[in-house]
Amino acid sequence: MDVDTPIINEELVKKTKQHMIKETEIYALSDFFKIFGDSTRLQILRALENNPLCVVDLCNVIGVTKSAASHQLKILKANKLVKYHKEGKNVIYALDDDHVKKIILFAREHLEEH
Amino acid sequence: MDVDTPIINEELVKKTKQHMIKETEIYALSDFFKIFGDSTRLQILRALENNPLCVVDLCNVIGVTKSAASHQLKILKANKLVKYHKEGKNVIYALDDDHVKKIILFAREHLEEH
DNA sequence: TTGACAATTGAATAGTTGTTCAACTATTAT
DNA sequence: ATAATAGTTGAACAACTATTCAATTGTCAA
Repeated sequence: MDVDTPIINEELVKKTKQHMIKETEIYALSDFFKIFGDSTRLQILRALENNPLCVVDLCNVIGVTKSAASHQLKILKANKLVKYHKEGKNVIYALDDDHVKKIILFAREHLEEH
Repeated sequence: MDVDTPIINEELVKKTKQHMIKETEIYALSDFFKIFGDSTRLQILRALENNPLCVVDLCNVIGVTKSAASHQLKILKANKLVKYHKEGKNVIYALDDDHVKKIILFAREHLEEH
């Protein structure tokens, strides 16, 4: 990461730097987007937009193995995007946050606009 | 991708499947989010929120080499998130779309709400 | 036209990540 | 207790991706 670049517009660089956000927040933000950057996770979230579902039903809806789903659910859980509760043998997953719906909708609208 | 799972709630699975979006759109969506899922690209976009910048100044603002920046700018360009024009030796990059600002703001707000 | 600087590019490398596989835990019903 | 089913987990593997490095292109000034 050696910055091999002399500055061209000194003042503009200085001014822009002041508007930048902290590195830690940038990493938090990119980690957040990474979660949505996987089609399996996205499908899980989309499926749960309608109803809570147990793992096997979720697998049938989106067409992946239990193991694959479980691994991704763990990530979604860790990032507080889904919550869950047990019902006998089943674990029922649901969206943890309505914000998620909005984010996906927002991105879809952007893509529609070409 | 063998789905090793008998269905538990037949009707719920059926109903949920009807609400799912096409696979092609899911891939387009996850690809879109992937772009934001990298801290370098995110910093580039953040920097350009304020002013258009040439590559070397951009590098100084975010602290990366010209080569690294150029590679990522290519991706942002290909996805129509930045536009550019030449000024002599310099190439000036700018945001292509105000939507981008909103998406980042949206995610930041979500993260703030922890 | 030569030298200096801005920017891009392709190949190589290192790191990350998602799926698969097999083994394991937990719960229910017999 | 045992069998069957739901779900989780860790290791291994393959695929992907971001940065680095070196070489190259393009533009301007001397």
